[in-house]
Amino acid sequence: MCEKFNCCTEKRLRECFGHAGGRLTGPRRAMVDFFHMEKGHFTAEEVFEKLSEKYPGIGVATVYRTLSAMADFGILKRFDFGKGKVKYELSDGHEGVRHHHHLVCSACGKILEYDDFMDEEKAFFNKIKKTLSTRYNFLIKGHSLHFYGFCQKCQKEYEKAK
Amino acid sequence: MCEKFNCCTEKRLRECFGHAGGRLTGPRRAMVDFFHMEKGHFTAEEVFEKLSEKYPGIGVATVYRTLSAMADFGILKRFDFGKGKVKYELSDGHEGVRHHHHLVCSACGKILEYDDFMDEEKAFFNKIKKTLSTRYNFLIKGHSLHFYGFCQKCQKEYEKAK
DNA sequence: ATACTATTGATAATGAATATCAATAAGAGG
DNA sequence: CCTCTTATTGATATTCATTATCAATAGTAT
Repeated sequence: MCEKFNCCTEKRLRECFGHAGGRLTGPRRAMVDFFHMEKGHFTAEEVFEKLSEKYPGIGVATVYRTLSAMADFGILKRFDFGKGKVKYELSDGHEGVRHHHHLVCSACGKILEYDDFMDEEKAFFNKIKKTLSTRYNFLIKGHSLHFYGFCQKCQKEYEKAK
Repeated sequence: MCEKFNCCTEKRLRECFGHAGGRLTGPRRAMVDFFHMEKGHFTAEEVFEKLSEKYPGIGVATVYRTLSAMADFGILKRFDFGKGKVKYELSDGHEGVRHHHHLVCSACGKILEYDDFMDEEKAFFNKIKKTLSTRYNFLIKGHSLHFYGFCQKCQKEYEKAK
């Protein structure tokens, strides 16, 4: 249960789901657990399939709904790499999750994480954010950065195709 | 016609569409023209609607196909801001198009462009790219950066909702 | 334990994007 | 300029991720 990780206390979860009488149900606890156990990024479909083993009978609709709620509240981060399916992952600040960015393979869809330059990136983005906020009158809540190209496996095929 | 802009010569277009007997057709010319006249980012649906006025009878399928081809070849840039619809815009290097990034409003979907820090950003990204390429054995072809949050109009409603 | 009602899960519906295919038109060769 | 080959078009059907519907179920306040 999430209480084991002191990043998501029951209190925090009730806050997430509980605006105006929300309930901390079995499926919701299972979803939270899932993302704390399995590290990485998953599509709704993947969550549904993997979770079905541990929590048989859960419905797709519930998975989609809960993912949305968790992402809206900030427990999950939503990614869209342009492959038609949205991916979710535990957001920064959770136990064992460091701020990171992604390398996305345009051929096979594989996603690598990196956090090599996070200090520099943070400094860089913070500076930019501050200026853009005032200059464009835009309240910045976050950013999304990823590099796309070809992973090791797909590079040869790309060279051939070209 | 695109010949007017010396960024997209007929030769270049034939190269784009013409791998192995490709043809430079009316609809394709119309699509290229469209993106050179109308600056900005458009969904396939928007291109279809706006283009239908100037080029009646064009089909949705053709629009989708041509957008894909142009993006694959590099004339267009593909964006996915996670609103379920893909957007396209003329890529850098075309007449009047400077490298830029985007501010995306999570509420109304409005997109602002900025190119305030491009020199710094370029330097920063080039440095990162170089290191990541070798360290992760990843052939980097490009990057995507955008900031999301709330535009001026939507900020008040956001404050209320919170 | 009881009652109230938010949530669930099965299923239908939506909507963007893709596949199908007969009709059309680009462009090579005569 | 005309003919022929075939890539492309556009109408339409189809796919597939995500959302809406709604009766049944299960939190939780009393």
